[in-house]
Amino acid sequence: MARSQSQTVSLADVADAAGVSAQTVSRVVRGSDSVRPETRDKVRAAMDDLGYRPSFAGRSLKAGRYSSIGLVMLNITDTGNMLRLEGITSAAAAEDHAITLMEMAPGETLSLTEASRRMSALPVDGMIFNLNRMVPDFREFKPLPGLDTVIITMLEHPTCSTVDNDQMGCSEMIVSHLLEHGHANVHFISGPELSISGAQREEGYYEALASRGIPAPEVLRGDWTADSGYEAGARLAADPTCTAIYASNDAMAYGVAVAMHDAGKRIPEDVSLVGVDDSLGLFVPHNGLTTVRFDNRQVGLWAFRKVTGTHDMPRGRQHVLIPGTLVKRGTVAAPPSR
Amino acid sequence: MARSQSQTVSLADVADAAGVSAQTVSRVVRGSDSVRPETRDKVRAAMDDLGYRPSFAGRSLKAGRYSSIGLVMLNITDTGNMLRLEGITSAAAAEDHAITLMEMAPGETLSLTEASRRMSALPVDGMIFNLNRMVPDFREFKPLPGLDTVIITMLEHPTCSTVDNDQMGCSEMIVSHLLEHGHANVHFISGPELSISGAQREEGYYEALASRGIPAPEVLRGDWTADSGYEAGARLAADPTCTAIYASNDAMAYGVAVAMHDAGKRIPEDVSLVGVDDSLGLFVPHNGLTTVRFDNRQVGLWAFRKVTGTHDMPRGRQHVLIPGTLVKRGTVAAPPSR
DNA sequence: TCAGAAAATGTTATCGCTAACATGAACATG
DNA sequence: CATGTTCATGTTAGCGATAACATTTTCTGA
Repeated sequence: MARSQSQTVSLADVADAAGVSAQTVSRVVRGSDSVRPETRDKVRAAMDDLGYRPSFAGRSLKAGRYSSIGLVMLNITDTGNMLRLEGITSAAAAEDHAITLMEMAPGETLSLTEASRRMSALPVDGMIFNLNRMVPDFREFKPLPGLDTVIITMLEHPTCSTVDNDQMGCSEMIVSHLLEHGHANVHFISGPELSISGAQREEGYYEALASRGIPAPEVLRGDWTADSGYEAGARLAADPTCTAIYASNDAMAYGVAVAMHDAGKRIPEDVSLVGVDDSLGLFVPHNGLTTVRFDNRQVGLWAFRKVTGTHDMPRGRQHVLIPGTLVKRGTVAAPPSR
Repeated sequence: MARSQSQTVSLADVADAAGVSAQTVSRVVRGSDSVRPETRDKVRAAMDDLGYRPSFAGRSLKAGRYSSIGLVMLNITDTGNMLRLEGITSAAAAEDHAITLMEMAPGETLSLTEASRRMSALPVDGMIFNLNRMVPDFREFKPLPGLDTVIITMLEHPTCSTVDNDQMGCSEMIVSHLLEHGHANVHFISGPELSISGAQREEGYYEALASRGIPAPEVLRGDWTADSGYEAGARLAADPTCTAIYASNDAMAYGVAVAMHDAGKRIPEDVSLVGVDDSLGLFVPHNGLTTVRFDNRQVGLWAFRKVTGTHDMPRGRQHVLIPGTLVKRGTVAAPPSR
């Protein structure tokens, strides 16, 4: 006999229907043990009958908390972002928190200050910024008081905790892996200039070579696409000194592989190749692409735990880099003997 | 001289500081024009000084709305889901709405009723379910009164509006395209059995052939992965009657292409191949894979507009299928002449 | 200059919920 | 049977913002 009720039903309505006070209904809703079972059943019946649902606004106005974390993303369409998002949402689900998502439209001027101001008008106890592009006010940005803020970025921030994949370490792993196989040098294909992660991979690459006293060959600029990798690969195929290639993502590595194939060069017999992301299912030469896999889920998880202070997270500001894993497959071998 | 203020600052605090009433502050916040400029400036100064931020709870308690839509996803890690998510968030940003995201953990029993109950305790005016798996209570599910609900799914629902990609139409396009090139028949590689979209593509495939009186050859069962595509491709390469293959996603089509290459068959000279998703950047034979691209952003956009009733959406329940686009590239040609 | 209109600002009540306290009922103890 | 103790339930107030109404101030025009 549930009445169809278009208006919202409040605690008071249920209280009236059940012949008790609103407070008692509230106790039933929250599962307090100091309610007589028969009263509880009566109240429950009234709730079902009226279709009562607790009001988020009323509850959180009283509580002063929202149990929700705001997430600002610059753009979503990217595997890494997606995994971070999943890390955050699953951590949130585990802690009984909701996620309020806001996208900074690509057209807008990207500003942390502005994003933070807008997010602060939403029901959030803290916020996470997922930055994958440079924003002009990164260093100047000050988090709003009372709203803990974690930024997912490789760069350290003066006041906010930060977390991201360890891009420098990734380059070190790759360069080291290739050199250990006997290559004299490693050629690098970069990402687009504005990408922070690309810039860090590049910096790590230079540093890895420099720390070993190896002069870095000219870097080829790509834009993450397989096409740009193909182009770079075609140029490297013509360079007889090039025996090892570090493409800064898998899509470009794929392009390199196709270019090498077209140029009649074999992988890994003639050229060793490493990518980054572990985003390719099947790879042209069957043995699969050697690559670095990042734990983006872990990045999201860490950001969530830090911003909520769960899991005994240390209090103060932290800068954490989550290391990736070198996945050794079939595209790295010793250089051809001259 | 901004004071560092750890407590939250309310309208009343600002009112005290500015020497006006709370109502006047409220008017300034909402940009009412009936405030004298000098009063407005005084209030603004006090707001800045105290670091005032409007309370979402207070505002929405009074307003009775949240200007936020709940989104339930079963899993996020999938390109299509991601694009739908982006469609939803960008539509939401345009309408000044927030998105409250909830993930149904994979381990849980998936139930629309349960998800809807949990979501209803969050600050949402309506909700969107993004279903990409079967849920047990799909037909029985009744949306909560007052909370408009849209389900992203191919299946029609008795009470909720639904929207998704037109999978049947996709199969019709592909089969028709292949037959027009003179192929006598089309072989199909399916997705995993539990996938709704896979089932619909398969049904559309059968229907497209049946409507033309062509008997369908045995269907090969895949699981979306390139590896399963490779396996199916290897079997089809051994079948001399097979000249046209419809792989129900691009990854499997990729696997087919590699298998064909390994078996010494050329694409499209010996075998024509079509995939679905347009998810591959570069394709082995340079000319690129002919495929169908779905407009998942549009699906998300529609769901949002429908649930909020913006953009003159018709009132009642609707079931909308957004058509995909056949992207003609280089993997379809006439069958080899015997 | 002053009534009357218009503009600016203040007061009250309320949205739904719950902490803190108050009350009343049932029960135990001497 | 009086008294204290526990348990169940009710009452009050207030979280922050704002619509509706009330009041004060300012402006207009004869």
